[in-house]
Amino acid sequence: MGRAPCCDKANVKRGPWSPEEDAKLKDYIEKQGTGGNWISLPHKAGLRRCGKSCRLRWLNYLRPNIRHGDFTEEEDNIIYSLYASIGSRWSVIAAHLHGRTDNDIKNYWNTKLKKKLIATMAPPPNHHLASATPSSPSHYNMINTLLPYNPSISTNQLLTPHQGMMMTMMGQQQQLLYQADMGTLVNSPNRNNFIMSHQEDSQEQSTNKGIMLLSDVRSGSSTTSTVTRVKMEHRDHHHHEELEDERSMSSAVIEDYGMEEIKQLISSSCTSSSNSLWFDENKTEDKFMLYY
DNA sequence: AAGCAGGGCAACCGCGAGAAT
DNA sequence: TATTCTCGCGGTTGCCCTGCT
Repeated sequence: MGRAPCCDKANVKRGPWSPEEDAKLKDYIEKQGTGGNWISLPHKAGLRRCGKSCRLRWLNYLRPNIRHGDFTEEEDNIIYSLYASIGSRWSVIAAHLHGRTDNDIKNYWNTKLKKKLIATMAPPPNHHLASATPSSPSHYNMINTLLPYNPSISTNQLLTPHQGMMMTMMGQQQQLLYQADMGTLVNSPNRNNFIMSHQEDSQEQSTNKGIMLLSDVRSGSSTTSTVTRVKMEHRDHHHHEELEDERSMSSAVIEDYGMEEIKQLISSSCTSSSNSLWFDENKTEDKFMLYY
């Protein structure tokens, strides 16, 4: 048998709140408080509403010092940064933004910020499949704001999928090794590259490796991103290329990963649960590394 | 002017965690 | 210790508004 419902759904009102209901709830809570029991509150307050509905209405709209709309750029950056580090934990993010509710931030992210982020990564109209220039000069400024180089990041530091996502978008001169399955990050400040790896399980690391190159070339105010698959070893071992020196990857042959695919990966990451990895954990095809 | 599509957002749903019994 | 109850959260739904055809 399932859990008993928190209220009699047949006898509670649903849908938008009327000004009268708002006034009743606000008045009751300001005078009596919640009493630590939302379930019984609507009855005491004379409302035909579910306790959960009352709680939501109070927390999101009626409690004092709530702010709606007009997110500032600073708030945007905070959201980006926190999302990159902790994922879709909206209540935690809301705690960092005075007067904002988790619901507001969630809606803002889903309807605007996510699109804005994707847009900043959009290639120019004439972009080549495997070579692109960021469409906005602010692209790297924004990303750099999110995750500035941190020399304290050291070998084996855990990295969330979202951090992996953000790191991938960074155009900074640094090297990071991210093993998606192990959550391991290796950061070598004396190198100029960024390596991102994904292996389904550590036992097969030695036989199932693929490497994808993602390199940036800065020239004056512009930056060119290049995505290159430099090494791919299929499960059936039909392909096998050895890589003698990581540095040689920069001259590898450009293959078939374009910015569109990268964007799709990021996009799917944004819509998946916070616990899922940036790359499909269950996929059975190629495994790869990103080299930045 | 009417119909349609898409976006924005308020509200609901269902689950997990922790407290209470 | 097991069961029940409540809270809080993230994901999803559905309504309303606006702009386009």
